[in-house]
Amino acid sequence: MENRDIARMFERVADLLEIQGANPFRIRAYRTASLTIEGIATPLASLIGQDDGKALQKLPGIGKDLAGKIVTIVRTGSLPLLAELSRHTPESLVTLLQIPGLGPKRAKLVHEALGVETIDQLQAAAAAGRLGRIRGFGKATEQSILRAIEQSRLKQVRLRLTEAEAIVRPLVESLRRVPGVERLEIAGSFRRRLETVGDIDILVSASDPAPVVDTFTRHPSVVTVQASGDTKCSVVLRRSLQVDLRIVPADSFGAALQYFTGSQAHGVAVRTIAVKRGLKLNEYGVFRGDERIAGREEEDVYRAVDLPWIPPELRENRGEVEASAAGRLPRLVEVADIRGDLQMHTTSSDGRHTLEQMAVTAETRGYDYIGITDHTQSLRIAGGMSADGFRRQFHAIEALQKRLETLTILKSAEVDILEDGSLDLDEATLAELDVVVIAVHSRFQLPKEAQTRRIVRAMQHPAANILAHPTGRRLNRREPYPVEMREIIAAARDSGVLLEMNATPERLDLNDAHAAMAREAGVKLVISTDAHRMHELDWMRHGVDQARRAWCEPQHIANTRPLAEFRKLLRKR
DNA sequence: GCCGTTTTCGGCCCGACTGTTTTCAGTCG
Repeated sequence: MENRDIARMFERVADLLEIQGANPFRIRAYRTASLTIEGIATPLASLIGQDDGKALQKLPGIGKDLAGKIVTIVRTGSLPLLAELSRHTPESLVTLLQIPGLGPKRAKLVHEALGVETIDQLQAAAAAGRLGRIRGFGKATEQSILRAIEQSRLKQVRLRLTEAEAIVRPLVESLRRVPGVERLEIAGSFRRRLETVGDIDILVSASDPAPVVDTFTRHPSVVTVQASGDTKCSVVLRRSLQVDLRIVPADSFGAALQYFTGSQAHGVAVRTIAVKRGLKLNEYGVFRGDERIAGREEEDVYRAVDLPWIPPELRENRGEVEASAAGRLPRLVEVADIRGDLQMHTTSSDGRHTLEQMAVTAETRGYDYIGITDHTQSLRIAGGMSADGFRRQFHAIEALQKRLETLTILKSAEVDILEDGSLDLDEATLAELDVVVIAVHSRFQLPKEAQTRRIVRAMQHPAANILAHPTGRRLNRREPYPVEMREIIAAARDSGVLLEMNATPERLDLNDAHAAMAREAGVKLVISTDAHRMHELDWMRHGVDQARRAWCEPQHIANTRPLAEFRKLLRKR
């Protein structure tokens, strides 16, 4: 039973309670607890000792009752309350809540009035005109629910950050050019640099809102307009990406930015502090009575509640508010701290650009060192090289090195981890490499124990230096292979192998939670782009984003070190 | 259901838009 499973059960309880019209604060308690649990890297099961979950009560939003329920879930795998609730409300009703515009009250209403339990039944009822006859519903509501159902059937999963960025860019550029637009920021999970985003929140301050709304709702990239008011509009772009626009006065821009950047849990935590200080915090500012005491800049808003400004990447209510209050926020790693890139490919295997092209691009970026990590022979589909191929590459590197001014090229390879955990390169060639990167590229479906054993064994090879993309996931394409991350991290700590944070936008592997676990265990991380083209060296910032979400400082990231120090972080062999 | 340098009871973050209604409930973020 993983934390995510427990969090989902609480979320389900909250949904069912909401449909049943329970006390809203009780519902919120379950939702808050669910968010808390989701954000904790340590498995809750490991926090339960002999004390029946007393340790759990130290977590924010977890009291005696919920601690007890967590213990029950961990011990039995189920929650009696859930079964009890679903006796009164079919669990399938919860799926209706996924339809935008249909909340718990209406879900309950359509169930009671028409016996509707599923989205299919809801669609049929709406199409037949039965929905509009329910008291409180009307033709317009019926039509909008019908549209929402059709939309939701098209809707994919959350888009990767870079996909959403590309889709929304033309719209954002048009908005910036509207006369009277003073400031514009994308807030929400985009600003917090989550790996995927559900929608985009654009915040604008403008002397005259009307032309901003006009440009927004009439932009050629807009597929449908969902809502359009004086200060708030909502549209849908391709791939069902919803974009919300808020227009606020310049005096409120900072407060609005704080408000709409979220996360919700972070916002609640900060507003609760404001309330305790006798202040009110909303998207228009910080107020003492009717007097606005802050609002123009985000820094002012935090200062008004006695907190140093908190970087957006930390705003998940995972302890950042407490850290800020105590003056102990981390100095997060930045792209400018990165001195080298330890994974990239060339035309020698599956890269699209030559060794020289990659090296020159890296030198232009100001890096001190790079590792060239072409694939080894078992990865035929990626043009993996034999030992002879690597020898030829070594000569090419030595020749090129003489012509470079500041960049050092490290001889490296992305050595395939074979099914039994051995490495796909002979010992002599391994010994000639400056850095040995190891990675799994096959047999993803091995059982968790076998997969973990395989990787740990490879890490124990004395030549291994860096474990690349440790879970093998590709966002929205391939689930991570089953692997016990705690054992991988323990093996890294024991062996001195560095763990990679792969910065490829569809990988981001390790993710933020795993990276935080590694950091807490004292394991050093490496952020690498895994570039296959020159411009993909720019992906470094996506890896840095995730490292920042994991509270990483430069000291936690090995490739922030100058080359000599970086070499010292590599294990002796 | 959680929480506590005003409290172990009585609070709990806040506002915009839509549709249906006639003063507001529902939903969303």
